[in-house]
Amino acid sequence: MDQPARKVLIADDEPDIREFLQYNLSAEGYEVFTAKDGDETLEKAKRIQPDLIVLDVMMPKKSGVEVCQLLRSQSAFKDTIILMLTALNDDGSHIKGLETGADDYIGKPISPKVLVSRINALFRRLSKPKAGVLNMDSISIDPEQYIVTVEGKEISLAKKEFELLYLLAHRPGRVFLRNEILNQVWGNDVIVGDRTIDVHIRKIRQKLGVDCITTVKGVGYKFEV
Amino acid sequence: MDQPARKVLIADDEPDIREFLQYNLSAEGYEVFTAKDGDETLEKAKRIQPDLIVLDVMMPKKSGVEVCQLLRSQSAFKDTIILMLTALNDDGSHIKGLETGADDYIGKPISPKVLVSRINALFRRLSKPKAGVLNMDSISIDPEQYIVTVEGKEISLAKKEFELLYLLAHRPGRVFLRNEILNQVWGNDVIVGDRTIDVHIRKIRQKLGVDCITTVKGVGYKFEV
DNA sequence: TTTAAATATTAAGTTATTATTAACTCTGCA
DNA sequence: TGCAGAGTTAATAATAACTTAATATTTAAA
Repeated sequence: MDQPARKVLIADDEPDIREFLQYNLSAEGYEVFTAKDGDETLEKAKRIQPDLIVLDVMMPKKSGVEVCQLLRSQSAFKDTIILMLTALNDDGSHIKGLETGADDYIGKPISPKVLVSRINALFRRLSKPKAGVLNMDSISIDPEQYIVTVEGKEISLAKKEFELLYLLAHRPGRVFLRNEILNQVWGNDVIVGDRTIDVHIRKIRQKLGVDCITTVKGVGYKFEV
Repeated sequence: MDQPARKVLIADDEPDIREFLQYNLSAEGYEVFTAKDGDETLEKAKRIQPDLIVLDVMMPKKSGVEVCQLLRSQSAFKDTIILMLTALNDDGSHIKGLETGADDYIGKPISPKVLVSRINALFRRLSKPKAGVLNMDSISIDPEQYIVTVEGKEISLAKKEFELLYLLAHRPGRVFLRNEILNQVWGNDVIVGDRTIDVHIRKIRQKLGVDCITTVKGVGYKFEV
């Protein structure tokens, strides 16, 4: 289940802090980049498209608040997570930071463990699930390799079976109408009998051995963990 | 288009703090509810289905951490925003709180302005407007998933039952004539006996366990919360 | 209060939809 | 060529959803 590592850009003018944060975040498995002033931050943010930016408020060239505002005004950074970091721990700047569009605001000094834990929490809630490997309790689905793993056991599905399962599983809980399934898996123009879907569903259920596909009679099917 | 106010549940055992937070959050336009211990929090959370819970860690009955864990283990609270509030401002509990599934963690004392501003930030990023989902007090109806949730419990309705409920519920208070219901749910041309509607209404009432459909004799039915 | 109409309730009957199974076609490959 | 697996179809079984009908209860008007 190897996702590409999440990219974090650290923007701070103090080399010590950059190094310190870089060390701790790398150890957590993030891919870390650094910038030492506002302009460099903007430039690198554009190039790297980080998932999260740790932004010091007090920086040369452009302040963290300015950088934050500029980033938020561009649609490409609409979903980039921004964590403000600052020695200015008074309420005024705290509020201003958050209102500029930052997602979190932490005063220095802060323990690396707390920082990492806050970053993890931010990712847990904010990051969009990337297309790719789906990971549910006990089931994972890898579209690259056409491999499904149930409780550690690898199970091989045929192409159509896999596509059908992936369609359902990429939005757990959502009911897919038979028509939707036909369009997505078979294509708009292909005409197949109605029972074809059922047969595939059955094979999937049989092979997985776990009951994760629910029939919604008269409507369609949905995937549930 | 007026969204219903966002619901915030404040859980703290100190009356002063409850009142203080209630005042400040109400002033911001939130609809505020309070609970004074862990059990009450769970009970009210189920009933009210708040968008955000401010959770004190140190509470009688059940601690904030316990409550957070219990809530997160239920799918109905998967998207509820949880903000932990505590006097325990050491790093250990900070980390533990976040790892339990809280979305933010703030140490007391904290200025009301900062709290409000953090809550606004959380809403800005975390609240996802779901298309089509109807959310009433304690009842939510999700046409995408064909799922009805009553006080946290998922209830499965059959197709016609769901469509009928959705029809009534999407305009709470409005009376639907039997004819309208037949046309909308069954279609203009279908002919079914008059009692068919009654039977479906009954099943819905039975399954939901809550009396939210009112009979208007000689006219039709309406949905009320 | 009585009465008639409307709705609620229940269980049984009917239909529609899905599950299952097996046979058949097609394709690629040894 | 013939095998093996994928994909489809078709026939039958099973099941859940829906409808009906019979009876009971409620409601509002007389």
